[in-house]
Amino acid sequence: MAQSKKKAEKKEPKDEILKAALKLFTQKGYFNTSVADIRREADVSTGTIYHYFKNKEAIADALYQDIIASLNDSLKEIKNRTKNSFERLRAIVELFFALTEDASEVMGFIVLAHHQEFLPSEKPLSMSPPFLLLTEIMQEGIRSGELRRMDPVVANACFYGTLSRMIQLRLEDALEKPLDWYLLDTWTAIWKALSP
Amino acid sequence: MAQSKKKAEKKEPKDEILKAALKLFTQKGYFNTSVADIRREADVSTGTIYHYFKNKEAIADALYQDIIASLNDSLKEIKNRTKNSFERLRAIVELFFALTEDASEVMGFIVLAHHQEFLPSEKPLSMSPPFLLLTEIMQEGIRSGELRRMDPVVANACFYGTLSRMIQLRLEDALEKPLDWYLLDTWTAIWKALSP
DNA sequence: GTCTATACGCCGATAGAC
DNA sequence: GTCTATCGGCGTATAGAC
Repeated sequence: MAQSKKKAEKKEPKDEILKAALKLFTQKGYFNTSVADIRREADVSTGTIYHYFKNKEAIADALYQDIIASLNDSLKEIKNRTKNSFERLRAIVELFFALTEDASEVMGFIVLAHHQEFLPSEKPLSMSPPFLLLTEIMQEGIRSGELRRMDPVVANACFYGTLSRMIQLRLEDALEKPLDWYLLDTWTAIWKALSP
Repeated sequence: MAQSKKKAEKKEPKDEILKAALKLFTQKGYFNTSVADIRREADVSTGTIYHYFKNKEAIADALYQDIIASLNDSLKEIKNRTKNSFERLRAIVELFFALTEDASEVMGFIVLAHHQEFLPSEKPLSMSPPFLLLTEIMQEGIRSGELRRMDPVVANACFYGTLSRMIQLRLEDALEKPLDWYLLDTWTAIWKALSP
């Protein structure tokens, strides 16, 4: 969409690098991945990597910002599309489960990685825009009475904790079935915890 | 208890090393901690470290095994002391919250770290004895009808996901109050999700 | 058992040709 | 913009005296 140029046929090295890095960071972790690994996986040279990125950390940072921004867009879209907490939270569970199946590397990078260990200047994930938006959604639900009166932090932990734990188990290959097989049970548990 | 010897006055270097490593691993992460850092924090020499441990990974492994074993003992004690799922699960929440406040480094190492990244031969945490015991406790509860009929994996994710998320927020210093301030709300949410 | 000194490989990053 | 060649440094681990 944004690479336009003329014929938009050529693979952008920058994207190849990001794709390779995401795959390796999620599979082996940031510190177990060398720049040489990325170089090999992306099929570019060391020089090309350092032409597009200042250093290894900058690659991880670009990935992180991209994913956070895209997640934020999706949550905003959900918020506009739906009209109450039940629909919103349910749609978020569905989104996260679908992303885990269809873009497991993206979810692994967001849900499993400890960004603060390799992006020291980054705020915790719980302070990022999409997670603040989630908090906002839940607070609205509590105010309107659609959700139980409870501490918003606990509501958040209950929702995102359950959700991310299921995702983690799936990514660790500890589930017998794909995630959508557990969707109903997961949603029921979350909703019983949060509804009045 | 176990160092006896004669007067049990001397600090064991091995314990000092483990203590220092635990602190640093939790604070900065395994990969951001060098053996020189551990050496400095424990106030011993490089030679002493390699006298007691084969390599850096072995230090992390010793910590992991110790903590897993101790956690397993605590869960077994809880299982013996209590007589139903309500009491058991509630006691586990209290245990984890108390440990987070009183031994934050231990909990940080268990809840936050990705052991598979630096202990490649280790099974996932969800396959370790204490977590299998937790699964067993929940399955018993489901069989006896004390917990809702639901997929045990989801029950587990709901319980441990919520719990560990609260702990994570506390360790990230994202909570305004200590954990026991949230105990009632947390437990209520978990129990509503799991009870019939 | 504990220490100091040091070997050495790996990896992030740069230089500079094309 | 992309490449190859290479450097400097850090960090793990060892050697060997005491």
